[in-house]
Amino acid sequence: MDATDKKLLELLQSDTKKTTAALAVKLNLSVTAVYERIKKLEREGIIDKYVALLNRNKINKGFVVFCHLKLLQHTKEFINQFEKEVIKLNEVLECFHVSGDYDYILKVCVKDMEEYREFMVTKLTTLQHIGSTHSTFMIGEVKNTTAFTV
Amino acid sequence: MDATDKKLLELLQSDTKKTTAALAVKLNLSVTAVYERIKKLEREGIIDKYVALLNRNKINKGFVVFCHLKLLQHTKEFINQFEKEVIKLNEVLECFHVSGDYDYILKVCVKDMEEYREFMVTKLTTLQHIGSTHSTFMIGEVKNTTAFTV
DNA sequence: ATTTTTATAGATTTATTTTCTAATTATTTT
DNA sequence: AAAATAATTAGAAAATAAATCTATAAAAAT
Repeated sequence: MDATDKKLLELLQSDTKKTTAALAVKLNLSVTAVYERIKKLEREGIIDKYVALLNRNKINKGFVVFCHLKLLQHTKEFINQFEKEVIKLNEVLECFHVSGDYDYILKVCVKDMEEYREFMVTKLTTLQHIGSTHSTFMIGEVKNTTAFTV
Repeated sequence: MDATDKKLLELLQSDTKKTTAALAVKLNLSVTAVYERIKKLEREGIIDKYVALLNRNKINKGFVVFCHLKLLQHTKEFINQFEKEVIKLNEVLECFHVSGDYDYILKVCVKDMEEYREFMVTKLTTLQHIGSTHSTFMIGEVKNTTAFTV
């Protein structure tokens, strides 16, 4: 992974619709060289996937909540059961097992508070083994990128 | 936005390298119909961008921290200054202004604890107007997707 | 009912990706 | 250091896909 690969990854992380020819110009390489580098990064698993990112606000998912929660117990069974269930919830885009006062941080995206309430009551709190929850509401987005500086 | 559009968005959110012809088969439509639907979703801003997602662990960014922090004051000047600065930090992939005990939640991605310490000491805590911080460490990834269920 | 707009299909053109061959550069082995 | 091997690069050709065009069908507005 040299400087050219890093630059290439930067470009691909910001826009995958650029043609290989356009990338080649920016990287001062031939089309084939760029093509082979991309294929290598894909083979190595450094590039995981190519996806479309949607505008949250245009699809009624502009209400973002960080939901912190504790399990009742930390047995392997409780953890496995909870994690298996939480994955299925469409409103939960991210769920991380974390250190600290709470066991998990969830990023929940819904339309509004009304829908969040509905989610809490009919989905989240019906999961087994949940102790307490604490909701932190997003009031503004300062930075939100999927692009690492490699 | 009908059921076909929703299905189309699902497909594009999971993989943008599928050809229009392949999408057309899955959606029972002609290539042109799919093509025009995609262009419309782009025009409307529902599709924001097309990006490559990298594997954190393969690029030394596997150490993820949720950093909660408070400002000393909540004047417009302090907020603007802080937000302007935090955006520039490469280790910070996300920064949300939030309700609750803390003002901001940052998602920080680095190589290891050593590098996180370095980030805290030389970057984060040198920002103006920062009161207190609280770090929550990711110990496991249960779910992490960019794809909304439309 | 008629016009207008919108969505779709198939065919054609244009552009891009992928493959192939050869040459160059870098790395390893002797 | 020289030779051998492997990896990277370039340009051309082939294969594939995207974009455009024309025509038709469906839906919405007048």
